[in-house]
Amino acid sequence: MVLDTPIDQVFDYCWEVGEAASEPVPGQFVLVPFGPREVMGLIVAVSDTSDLPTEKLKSALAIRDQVHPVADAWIALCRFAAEYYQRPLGEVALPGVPKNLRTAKLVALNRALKKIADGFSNQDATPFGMPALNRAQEDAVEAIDAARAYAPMLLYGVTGSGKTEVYLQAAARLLARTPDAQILILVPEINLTPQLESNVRARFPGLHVATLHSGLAEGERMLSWLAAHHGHARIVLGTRLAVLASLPRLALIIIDEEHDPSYKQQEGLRYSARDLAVWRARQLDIPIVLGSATPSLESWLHAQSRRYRRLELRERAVPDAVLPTVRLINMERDRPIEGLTSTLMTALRLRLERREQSLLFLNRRGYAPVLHCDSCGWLSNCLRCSAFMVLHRPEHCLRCHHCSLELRIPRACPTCGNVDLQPMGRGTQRVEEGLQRLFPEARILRIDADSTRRKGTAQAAFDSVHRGEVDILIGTQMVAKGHDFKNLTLVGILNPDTALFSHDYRASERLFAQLMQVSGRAGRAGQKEGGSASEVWIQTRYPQHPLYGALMAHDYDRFADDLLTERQQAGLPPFVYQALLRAEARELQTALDFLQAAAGAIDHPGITINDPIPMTMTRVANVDRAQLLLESPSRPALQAFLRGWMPLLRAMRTRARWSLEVDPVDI
DNA sequence: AGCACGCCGACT
DNA sequence: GTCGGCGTGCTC
Repeated sequence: MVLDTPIDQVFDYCWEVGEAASEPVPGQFVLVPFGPREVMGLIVAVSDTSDLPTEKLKSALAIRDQVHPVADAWIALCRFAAEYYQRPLGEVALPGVPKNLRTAKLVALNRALKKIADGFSNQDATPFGMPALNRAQEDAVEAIDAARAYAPMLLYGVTGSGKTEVYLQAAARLLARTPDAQILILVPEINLTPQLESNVRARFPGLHVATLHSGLAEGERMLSWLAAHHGHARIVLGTRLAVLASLPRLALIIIDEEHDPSYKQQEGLRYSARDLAVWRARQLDIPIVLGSATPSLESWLHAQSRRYRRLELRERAVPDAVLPTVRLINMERDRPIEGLTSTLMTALRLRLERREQSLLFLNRRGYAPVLHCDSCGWLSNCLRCSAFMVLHRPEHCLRCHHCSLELRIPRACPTCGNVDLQPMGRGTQRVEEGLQRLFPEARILRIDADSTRRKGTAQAAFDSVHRGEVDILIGTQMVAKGHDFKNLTLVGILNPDTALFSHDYRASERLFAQLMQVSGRAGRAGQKEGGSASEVWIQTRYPQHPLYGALMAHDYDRFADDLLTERQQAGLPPFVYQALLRAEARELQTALDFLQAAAGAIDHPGITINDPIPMTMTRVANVDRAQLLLESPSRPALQAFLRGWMPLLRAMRTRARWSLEVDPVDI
């Protein structure tokens, strides 16, 4: 069987024949002794013999035979992910399985199983309320409904074009046709998109809809997992981890906001839920819908090459809704005060007079990104990282956003004693303070990771905006997703320029998606009687930049085409395939030496291995990090190379800690 | 990864 | 004299 351990091995255990009613079967979960502890394993094969001497074999403790064995197809999915991302099978298959399966008393497990079976024995897939669709939506639903085999479809439509309604009606059609089918709907972050969950539940009141995400309590997680695995949950709505749920009757996969970076797991098994979902759809020969207003360039390329069918929603679905007007403010001409240009201030004032809401978007939390001494040039460097400590004025501290180190704000410069330390730049806290000074009568609310640290405060904050208790909302990317604010007619984007010149070639693609998404918060309810159309104002020093031009024209098509051309010319993904070997150690040289040795460990025809380099943010929490980038125009060639390379790396003696990422996104 | 065992510094 | 630092070694 396989176990959740970094050792890439199958472990043999014995089972006393006739000890219990059931015999072990592949796909079953089993409690076994492993070293000094007891862990849950997954049986992948049953055999009469073992390569190990009998005396070395331990006995399995208990087979969880109340739980159905997982399907071969599910193990095959895990095996594919394990091989593709170069991790042991057990590390892929087991972490998603609820821990309670291991620890729960049989009584509790049986109770949970009974609850699932009883509560949802008579399901009714009749949808409740089916809004009329516009022509484009109708065509999209038809196309999804007509697909009876593997059919990847890119549902391309701006915010508010009614993608959700297409998902719901396509789901309704499938469920009407195949009553026991299961549908997997993936969303980027479930807490930020509560509206989709409530829409799904409201549409299918007679169906068991299960949610699956990392925020679930153990008990809830077990219920959802079992409901999915035993086929009771007909719609499973979840974040990236749900792509690995056991779904024996899976018949349709929907990925909402398929471009969203949170589909990429950034630690442990660094998988792309989107890529695995597509693989899974092909494995099961079922349709998959990838929805986005700003598709990833990977999906865009597939749509261009006709590997994915493109379904397009051009219009906003709310009949009188128009796309917000996007305009630029040249900060070189209109100098900002408190971070706000006069143009934006006028627009804010107008909204206050009309009792409409405004949203200011600034993707930088804290008061100021760095504290500075004018007389000697001292900067608030973190003691443990190669980063600045961010000034957090309300919390009276300097805080490192990378290692969480927190210091009192120094009274005077630590090097020269100057008492006049200056905050440089501005974060959401400083903008909030400025707004209060400029608009003392306005009700201002800040929403960022700091203001919503306690559980439930984020929801409470959003609720108060919905109730109209807020005039001006200032927030980080937290406010960009999911929430439709009915009375919001102004979006101001404060400092997007930094991403334009980032060394990360994906930065502009992400910025466009983010700005498009935050722009979509405005005017979703339609142009109001006598009111102005919704506006988006972008404060920039580079008004000529093509990204802003595309954004103003609402023309992602051309922007994406241009980016793809650039990527092709520069030999970047999606035209080449990459893998990244990272290493970290107390001494940078240790990490670099390991990477250098790794690069020379084996012949690599057809694979480009770049020089080891320190990571952009070299030091985090007193550990130095470096990386080695591998590239190949051929995915199979890269895979074959990695297969041969990994055992050599594992055999290398080094003090560096290392990990491999296939298809890395942050380079 | 855990979790052991194992050999060297500052404390009741 | 002990509690505990994390080095290295194993897990069917």
